[in-house]
Amino acid sequence: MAQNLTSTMEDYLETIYELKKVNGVARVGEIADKLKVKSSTVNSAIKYLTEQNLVLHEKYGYVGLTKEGDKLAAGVKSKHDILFRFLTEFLMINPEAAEKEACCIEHAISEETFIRLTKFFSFLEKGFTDEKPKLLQLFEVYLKTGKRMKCNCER
Amino acid sequence: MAQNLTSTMEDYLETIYELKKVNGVARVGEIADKLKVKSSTVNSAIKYLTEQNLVLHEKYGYVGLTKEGDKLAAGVKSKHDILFRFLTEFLMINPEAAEKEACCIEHAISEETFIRLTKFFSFLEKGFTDEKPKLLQLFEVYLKTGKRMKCNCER
DNA sequence: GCAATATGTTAGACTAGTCTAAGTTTTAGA
DNA sequence: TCTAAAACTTAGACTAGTCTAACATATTGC
Repeated sequence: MAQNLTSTMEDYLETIYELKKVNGVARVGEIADKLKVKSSTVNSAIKYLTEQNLVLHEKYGYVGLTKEGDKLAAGVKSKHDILFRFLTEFLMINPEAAEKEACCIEHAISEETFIRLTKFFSFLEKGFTDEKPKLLQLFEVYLKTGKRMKCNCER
Repeated sequence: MAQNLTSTMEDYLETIYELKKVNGVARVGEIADKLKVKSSTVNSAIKYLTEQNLVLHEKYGYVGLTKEGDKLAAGVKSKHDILFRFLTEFLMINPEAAEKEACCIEHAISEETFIRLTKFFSFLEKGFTDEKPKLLQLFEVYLKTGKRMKCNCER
């Protein structure tokens, strides 16, 4: 049952997932507000996702996720989060811009890239002794001044 | 005249740009083959892009880019290239997968992120003394063995 | 407890991007 | 040189995702 969702549908799942995490429940109007679309649009998405057994919805009631839907949503969210970290911590993009950009890129990266990016962070974090990895400190200087500080790496 | 193109339209511009670079000219059928759509689909895209003054096209003839179209296409191509490098050189994703993925992500990254990524590469390349940056060598070991080699960085 | 308001649903229209099928123009080889 | 094949174009249909407008249900405060 390998779902092949459009990025639009992934966005709906992710939004429901987030609202449930933050508010405990998700409702049509909230989903619409978050995604900046009309409720009627949310309705047709919910209709489709319900048919795909990813979403649960009783008329005029709360919107939920099936086990499968929750799993998919969590996957998209993980991609979002690692991309946000990469953009802010690594490339030092400002958080508001990074947030928007992560929303777009999250649908475009593969499982493989997600895993590598995650591994890169764990590599960086624990492979360096400083609070903030030295590499990032040096890159920050380079971004600001254009000057590359010497870096000697030894095993 | 800040163009606000869909990623689909960016793909058409980029494809024309590439075909011109490789073959000297671009034709409807070649664009269709590259993008895996039918010629009739290419036709309607060309119609739109011509109206936007981004593409030049004489019936039954070659397809070209205006100055503006060329500039936009080159921008998309640059994003593609830096993403491909990041995916292959940095995350060590295999070239075929990286190529496909770069095609998707290229439409989602901002100018700012493109610039930062470019700067990160120039920082990496010249800030380290080895043929291949030591950082990448260490990350490669980490990916294969899960072991982090010691790295002492000094200014 | 019911009227006013907020929330949700349905129907139907529109756009972008795709296709198929039919028609037109160009090219190339006998 | 003219005809068959290849390349291109046009017309029209379809889908996903959006909207507006009208209708239905829930909630809330008097």
